[in-house]
Amino acid sequence: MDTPESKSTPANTRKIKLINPSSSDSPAFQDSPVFNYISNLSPIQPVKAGPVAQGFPGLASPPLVFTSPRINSLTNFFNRKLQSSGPNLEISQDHDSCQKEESDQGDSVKLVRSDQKTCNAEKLPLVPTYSSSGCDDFLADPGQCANSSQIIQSGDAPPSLDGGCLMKLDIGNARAVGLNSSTLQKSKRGAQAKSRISVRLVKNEPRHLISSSECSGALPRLLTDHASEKCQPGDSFSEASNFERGTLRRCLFDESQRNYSADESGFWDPIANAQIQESVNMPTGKTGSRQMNNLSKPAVGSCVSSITGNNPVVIPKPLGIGLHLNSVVYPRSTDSAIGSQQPSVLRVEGKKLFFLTNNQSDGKVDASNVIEKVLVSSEELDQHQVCLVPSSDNTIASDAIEQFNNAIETKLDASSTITNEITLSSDLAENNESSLGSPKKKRKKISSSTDDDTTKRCNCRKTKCLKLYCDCFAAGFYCGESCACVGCFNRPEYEDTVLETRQQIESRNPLAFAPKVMQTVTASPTISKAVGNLSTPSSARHKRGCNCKKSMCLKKYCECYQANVGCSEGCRCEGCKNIYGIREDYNFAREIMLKRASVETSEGAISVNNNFVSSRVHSPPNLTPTTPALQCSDQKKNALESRLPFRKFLQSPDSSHDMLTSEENLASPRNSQNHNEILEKNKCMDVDVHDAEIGPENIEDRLVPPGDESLYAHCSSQSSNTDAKNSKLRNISQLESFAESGPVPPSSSLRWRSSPITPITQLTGSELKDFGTGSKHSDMFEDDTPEILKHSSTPIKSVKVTSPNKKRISPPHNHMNPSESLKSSRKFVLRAVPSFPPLTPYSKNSSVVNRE
DNA sequence: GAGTTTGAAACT
DNA sequence: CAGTTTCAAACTC
Repeated sequence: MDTPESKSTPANTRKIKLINPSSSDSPAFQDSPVFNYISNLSPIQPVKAGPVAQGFPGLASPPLVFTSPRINSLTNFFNRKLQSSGPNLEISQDHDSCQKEESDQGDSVKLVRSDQKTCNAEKLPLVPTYSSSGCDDFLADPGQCANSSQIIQSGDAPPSLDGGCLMKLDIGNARAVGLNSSTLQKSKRGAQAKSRISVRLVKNEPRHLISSSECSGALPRLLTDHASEKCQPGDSFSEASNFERGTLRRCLFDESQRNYSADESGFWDPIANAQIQESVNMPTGKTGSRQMNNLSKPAVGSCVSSITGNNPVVIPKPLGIGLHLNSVVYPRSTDSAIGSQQPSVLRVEGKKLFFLTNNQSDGKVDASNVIEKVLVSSEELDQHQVCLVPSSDNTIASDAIEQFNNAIETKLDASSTITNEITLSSDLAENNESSLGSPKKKRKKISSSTDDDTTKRCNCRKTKCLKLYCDCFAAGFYCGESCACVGCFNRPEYEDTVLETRQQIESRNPLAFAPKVMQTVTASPTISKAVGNLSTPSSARHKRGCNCKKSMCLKKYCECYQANVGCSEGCRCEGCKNIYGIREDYNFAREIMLKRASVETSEGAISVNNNFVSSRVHSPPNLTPTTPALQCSDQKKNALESRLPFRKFLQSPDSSHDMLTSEENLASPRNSQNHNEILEKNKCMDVDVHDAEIGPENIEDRLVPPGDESLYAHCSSQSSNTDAKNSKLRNISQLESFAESGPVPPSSSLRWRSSPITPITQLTGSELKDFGTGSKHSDMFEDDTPEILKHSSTPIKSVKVTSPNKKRISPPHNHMNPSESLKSSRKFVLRAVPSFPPLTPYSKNSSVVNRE
């Protein structure tokens, strides 16, 4: 799609150029022989025609006549302009350079468009190929792309700036084409990493496309807007380009990226970002760590800004994409405000914390950011600093990181306190314990005295750390010194092997490296922090579900439990007692609840609830004020007793919410419709059930649903409230709305939007129906993997529904297809899923993308 | 620290 | 797709 447009655009611009001159003057006048004569005599007149020429009357005339589409001539022309340029021309050099290409083609307006196109082109190119399509958009000739980069470099802008532009261009090209790795390269590794990055970007791009597609018509606008915004004189071109390039991210990550992209000087350092991304995306943790070390100031600065910003301490709420169980990611909060300011993502792997400017987390963890685990020890924080702070390069970064860590620590401390009060989720408690010396961590500590290692510690003996058995490998990290593995190949030296193996695994299961747990929780950063420990993603669900038989999902054998998430329908566990949410048959639970309700609940109460429900149901999903915050889930611990089958039901909806992007919810009316339908269908039942079920003791658990801060507050208030009933009713109503509506987009959903990374499950009408019919389905939505699957013609949900118990997820082959992504905004979200680490990280993966 | 248990991952 | 084996973490002692 983009390619055609991009190509067409240039042509259009050309036409315009030709036309404009004539247009400027009345045809009659132009036609007049006198005019021609005059024009021949004085070059000035031609200038009139072209807006560009206007700036340079002297130069204008010839160009107008002979304007060649080619950029080079134009470029030169512009260069001259720049030199002679008046105040108007004094746009940031970067900007100029950026515009040059555009301007060459024609009007300033067109320039904006061209930017957009470039953005698109870049994105499109993502698709893989080195195709010059991206260049085409900007440049008449593919070769010119290189020129453009060069031109930019030649620009007066400081090296950083130039680099930024170049980097952008190069990166864009590299990403799209895989070209100019040298540019990006600082070292071979850097080059490889970059190439990988480019690949990843390509993978991600589909997301953008999708997202854009969501906007459908809006997409161009988005791009345009962004371009226009970034291309503003004040902005560096690089930003614009980056922004565009990152549009996907943008869509996904929102504006946050801007900040990220821009370095202190205001220029975006693509390399830094790339590195960051790499670190995030890189399946190989070590490389990532290394890259992290290499993070350039810009990236750091961005991080810092995000950190130190108005919401300095605020930890980005986990957007959603799950990481490996062992790794924790804190994506930036979805909140627009937060998100905008904190596009960066905190990623915690093992004990290390990574602060990523790029939303995309490593290939393993899609940037989208899923919190699989929350590591919360001061030690870890310290370690994080170590990891984050790359060494010497960035004092700023280090400072920022330190601040960030401190903030986190503070929050963590607070959270820990809260936790104690509330009863920390087992996870957090465990984590803390582990850090403190829980047996489990003791072991790890033993293995690795220092937490410094970003990577998890493994103890593999036979797998050479090249299988998913290896946590390090599964998490996309290289094994570290702390690892006690034998014959380990999961090391930078064997990067090729690692990549190949990874690819193989991905070929079998594209989601193999995807976060195992999708977090739907959107707890506000502050809340999440405070509650952080507590906030286990109640809404989160394990993508595959567990298969526990003996542990009753009460031990870490259970991945769900380990991830602090409740068991969902996808789980095949037996005797599930998962404190975070029991897996039960929705219908079964429902029946029970109904029975109970009939007996216990008074009609009046029910009617009240119904009112609630109806109101909620009818209210647009977006409007649903309170989605239970994940944090509330933490309270679950307190209410462990209460855990009811119910929870599952309730939670699933939450998760579904989380999965859904607010945009989708908002954007797609069908969601609301479906939601309404579902609600209507289920309303009575659900309401009754909820009412009946909601026992004072259970309320808290039910409240768990991932929600916004407000929700969280709400939950807390509720918990605190002696008037359990009222709170219960509210909660219930909310829950009902969630459960019934399923996809009801809580505020959290909005947050999710902000972070494109978070995979959003698209709910089709059928899906919604299913969801409404069965709570189990709701769980389905929650799953991380589903998103990708959703992309596929047959949504994962369906698969799960049909065979939820499947251990192995058959990856949707289609998820990568960009065209599909465009179909619906939700698809956009889904696309984000594909971005999961496993898919993108490796260049080879690009082929996978192409396959689709 | 060694041994056992457990369930995911891998294999057939 | 289901069943089995392999594996390494989690757990117990």
